[in-house]
Amino acid sequence: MGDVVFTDRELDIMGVLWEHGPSTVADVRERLTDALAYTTVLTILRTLEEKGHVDHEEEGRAYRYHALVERDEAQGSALDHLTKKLFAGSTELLVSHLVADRNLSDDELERIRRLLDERIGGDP
Amino acid sequence: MGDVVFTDRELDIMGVLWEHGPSTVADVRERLTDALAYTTVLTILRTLEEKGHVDHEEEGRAYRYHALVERDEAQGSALDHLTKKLFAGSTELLVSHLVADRNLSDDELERIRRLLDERIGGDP
DNA sequence: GGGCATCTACTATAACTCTCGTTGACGGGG
DNA sequence: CCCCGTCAACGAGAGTTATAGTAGATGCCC
Repeated sequence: MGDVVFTDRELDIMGVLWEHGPSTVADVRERLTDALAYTTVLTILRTLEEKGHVDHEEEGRAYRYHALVERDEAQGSALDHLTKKLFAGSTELLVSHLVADRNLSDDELERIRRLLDERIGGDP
Repeated sequence: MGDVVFTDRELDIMGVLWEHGPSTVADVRERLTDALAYTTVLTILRTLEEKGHVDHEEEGRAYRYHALVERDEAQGSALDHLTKKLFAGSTELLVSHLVADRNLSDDELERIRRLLDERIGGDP
């Protein structure tokens, strides 16, 4: 549990798969904000596949890749890692940093507080 | 602003400097949980120095290294990066994930809510 | 003062990341 | 039927990370 690790580039590509669903190499390439060569995208997808994070099916001559790891899992894993490495394992410290040092809008703060309220009231 | 990037190993070592203050190589090495060779620790410290994240003064025959980057800055930078790469730039989504998917104790949730209350009441 | 311990500097190497070119297959258009 | 565009496979090279050995300086103990 908890070590689904992606490099930055891999995250760019996983991002496309998460957002747009199963995609061919060309699909992914078009969606990326950075202009990468076709073969670069393909290579990264193959690496991801080797690591077991995506899979593919053939579709005509092309491959259609899909994520095997949910975005949610990646988020949790990354937060875990960050919390351990930089916040002494304390989620509270992390959130504290967020609300203190970041200029969140009042709206955002309000919405976050509402989330908390629901959670606290929710399941005792 | 916002790209103070550390590798995992570098973070281990910065962690020691942040927690215990200026330290010699041997100091750092002793504090690390993973057993690394003396020269390994030294090499990483030199890398960090090259990147401008630490500095040193001579102390007798040894060097005493100290952080040039505050933990706070590293935290902010890492959170920035994570938010952009995995949470569509939304701090709210990040916090939402934290309070939803993580089993925080009621106490923790309460304390976090109190933080929010202070913040919201604080500077309109 | 000779040797041991400790310290930094230098070098090395394996693994991984990132990027892309080349190659060979293959199918569709003219 | 032949060429062109598209596709995956393979290879490769530059850069980074992680780890550590060796070498050479230096100070301390006896």
